[in-house]
Amino acid sequence: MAWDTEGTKRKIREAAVREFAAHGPDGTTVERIARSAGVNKERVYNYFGDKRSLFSHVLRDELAKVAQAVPVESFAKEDVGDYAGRVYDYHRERPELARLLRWEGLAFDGEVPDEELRREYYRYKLAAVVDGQEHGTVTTSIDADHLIFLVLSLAGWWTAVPQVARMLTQPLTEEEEARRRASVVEAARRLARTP
Amino acid sequence: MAWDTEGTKRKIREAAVREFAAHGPDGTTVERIARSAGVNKERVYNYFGDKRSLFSHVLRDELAKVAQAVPVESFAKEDVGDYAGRVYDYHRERPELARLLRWEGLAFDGEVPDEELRREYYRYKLAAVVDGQEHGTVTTSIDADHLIFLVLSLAGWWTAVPQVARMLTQPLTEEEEARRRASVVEAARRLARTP
DNA sequence: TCCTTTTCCAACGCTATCGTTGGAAATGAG
DNA sequence: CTCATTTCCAACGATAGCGTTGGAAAAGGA
Repeated sequence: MAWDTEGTKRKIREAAVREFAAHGPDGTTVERIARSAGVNKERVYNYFGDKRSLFSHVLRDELAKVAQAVPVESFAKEDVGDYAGRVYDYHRERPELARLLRWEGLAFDGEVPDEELRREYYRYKLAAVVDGQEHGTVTTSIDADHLIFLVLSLAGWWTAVPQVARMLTQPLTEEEEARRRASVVEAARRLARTP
Repeated sequence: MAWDTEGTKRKIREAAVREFAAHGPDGTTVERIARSAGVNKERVYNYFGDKRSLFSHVLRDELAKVAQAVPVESFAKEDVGDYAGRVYDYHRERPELARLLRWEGLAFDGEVPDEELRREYYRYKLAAVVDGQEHGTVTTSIDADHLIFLVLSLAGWWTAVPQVARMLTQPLTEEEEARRRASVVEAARRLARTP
């Protein structure tokens, strides 16, 4: 079973995503990541350097995944509500990315790695909104950068403050999930609507 | 200068809010809270018990403050956009509460203290939306609980993922702050609008 | 079989933090 | 002045995590 370098690295990355998403950079221990990956702690340091580097590494991976899984071309063609629904679904299935981003926002604000790469991702989304505005399918009464940002907030807030969602809405059944998704879709449409 | 028990407690609470908001429950040390408050570490344990209790304590205080500072009665009388603007302003001036809530959401989800007290706060907001809906000033195509939740997301997301906001929008000048506020107000109006 | 690479494992030194303790100094009420 | 209370301070033992190290076991290619 040895001799599988890539497999070992992958197991470490997967475990690191789980642990970091669950406990954050401070709350996570390298020991637990290693155990959860079924490898030795020493392997982690050997392949990924220190804890902070590993965090950056897995976050970069997750950003690449979401960019591929929830693509967007132009809101002249796709409905903004549908897009918001897809984003919501993604976060529901893979809540890790959103949690990693929020840990980063709380713990590391102001020192973000891979900044240029990440701006690239956002440029695509921005371009999709601008295209919609130019074709008259998206309102111009909210600036494009803010509009896409706010649409993302509709889909992301639920997991950002789950305790608030729990106290304010229904218990989290399948029905409630469906209601939430419907609200997000409707809300996004309302944000983008043209008169 | 001694003999001022309440003053000492207050200084500890204020320092704790700063430290917890900045570094989270894990990243904060009791030693730093004490130093920042200008008192001895031993005082913290004596007055507030362990670290977790202190965290709950200051969060409860901050919740009470916001409930008083950003009151809401009925969206039959007040415009939802204006309310969202007030919430945005509050978070801009006092970002601590939002950060504490998000630390809590990430680190302590599922074990929230003072749950009943906090539900009470949300019941007021919910009632304000329902009242608006009954008076026809607020749409009924989004359920009241979700509507208020999403309005709060519009105001709160900026500080939840500040690094994303920075990469997606303009540098954070006074002008950009004003633009953001305007977008939040407009977006909230759009969410609540009746046909 | 021999040799190189990967992996495991136990233990290391180091630092940080927790929560506690015992006693001394300062303070203000009576 | 006396005395109870508040505060400071230094140090405590215990634990936990970081990042490293040296060497042994396992695996597979030549």
